Amino acid sequence: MRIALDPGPRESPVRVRRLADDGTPLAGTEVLPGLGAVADLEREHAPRWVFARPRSYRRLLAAGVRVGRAHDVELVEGLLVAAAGRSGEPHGLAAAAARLAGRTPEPDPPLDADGDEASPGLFDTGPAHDELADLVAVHAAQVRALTDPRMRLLAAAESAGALVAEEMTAHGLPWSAAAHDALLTDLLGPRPVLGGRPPVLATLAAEVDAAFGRPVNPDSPAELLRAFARAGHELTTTRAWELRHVAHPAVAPLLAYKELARLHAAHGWSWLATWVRDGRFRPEYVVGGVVTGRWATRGGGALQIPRTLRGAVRADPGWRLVVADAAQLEPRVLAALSGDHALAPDADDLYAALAAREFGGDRGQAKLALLSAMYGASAGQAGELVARLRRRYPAGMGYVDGAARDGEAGRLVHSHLGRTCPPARPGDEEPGRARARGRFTRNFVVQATAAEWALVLLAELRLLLRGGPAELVFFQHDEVLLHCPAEVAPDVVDAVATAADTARRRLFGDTPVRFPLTARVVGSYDEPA
DNA sequence: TGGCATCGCGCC
DNA sequence: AAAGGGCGCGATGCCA
Repeated sequence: MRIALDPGPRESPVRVRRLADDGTPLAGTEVLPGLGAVADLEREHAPRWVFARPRSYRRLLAAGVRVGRAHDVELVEGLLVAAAGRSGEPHGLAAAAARLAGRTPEPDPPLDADGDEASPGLFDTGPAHDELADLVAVHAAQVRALTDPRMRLLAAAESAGALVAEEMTAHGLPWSAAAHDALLTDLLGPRPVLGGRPPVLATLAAEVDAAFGRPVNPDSPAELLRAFARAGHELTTTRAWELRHVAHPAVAPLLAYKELARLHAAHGWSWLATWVRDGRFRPEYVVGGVVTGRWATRGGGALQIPRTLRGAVRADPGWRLVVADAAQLEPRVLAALSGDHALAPDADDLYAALAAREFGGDRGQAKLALLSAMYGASAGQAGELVARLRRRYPAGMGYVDGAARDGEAGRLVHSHLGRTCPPARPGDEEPGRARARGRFTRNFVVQATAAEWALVLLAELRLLLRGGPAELVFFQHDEVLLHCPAEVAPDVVDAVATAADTARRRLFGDTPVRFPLTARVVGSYDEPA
């Protein structure tokens, strides 16, 4: 059974409608006496809940109500719109309902800071819109459209992702403000009382000034270029990798400044004050926020936490973190996708195994070669390495080369489960733009399939851990963090391995390609195994 | 003052 | 001239 649920605005009654699996209503609208009734329905029927959008689950979670399965109409509409070659067009519930009724969809309403639709009904003079009716109708149309089993799996995984994301935000990532502050103080000096530069940054900036013999704002690329030009160094950018090769006394303090200034600006004390409350960092995840199906986040830069700050991620007393990450996920995905199984030898370190075979044991070369093949590098050393791979692994390389050709020709490409890339835009046939689109579609097929492997893994893991004390607390493309009482950590490690294998099987059936997930049980994120 | 593009760099 | 994919975010610099 399925149950469509409209949580409505805060404090309003929750309305539901029971549906058959094909979306046909089984009964009329029910107004539930409270959220406890949702929990009763979950216990009694374990339905697939039909939500309008990821945000719908938040009110249930706030009341302590968890559900097992969902169908997220907005996320599924995004998949279907993209599959129709209309990626990026409106795919909210209102837009989907309009499309279904043969009307032109309006742009999706902007969301306010809480993720609610901003000013709902502000311009609506008629009676309150019946969102539940739209939900039921659009869901039924989506079920009819989801004829392909892979797309059905993708729709379920994407929807499960929305549940995971809300639960992660509700739990939060355990974060020690004291450890974070200590790290900052260690690297930057004491926190400046009135804002401004911390002592270490002020010192480095002064050294840069002294080296140039005049004040230069180290945060201004334009000023730096002028200052270096005056000193006889004509640079085109002030990127760290370029500065490193410049022989000038300002370079050393400037590089040190850049690194620490970034830490201060992006993840310094003001970040700490804004994003960490009660020992938890609560980023807002945006499921499907990236065209490839990767998640994005809104605020807090959760997917860019610098490695230097990982020591601030600490389990509660008596609890542990289980850190699980997939080793070399994308090349393995390419091997499974293309059927070129020689690309993924049965080894924990794929790069090392390939290096031994093809690159005289040079692991760095093997890694660069594979990444370059998936990103579309063609120049210099990377190009030569890719050429070597192309001769030895024609099927695997042919797969990404084919995706690149499709993209260059303006065609659509798809992930393994059927996520579709955005269409070419006017002007993409111009040679430079066409090659850029080729690099994008080349990477899309791999990155998007890797993202759905990770999504299925998350969904499986969530179901395996359901009802237990372990919580999923962080997810970053190919890495998952769980927070659990120390005594259940071994069970969580087992669940992670099981979920990874299930994800492999559900995507690729009996492929011999392995997707090893290394899990370590630690007190803090920066601890080695 | 606020919007916007660009740069640069953090993560994968 | 050649050019490696996807993001979020903050600072700068320009504009209205």
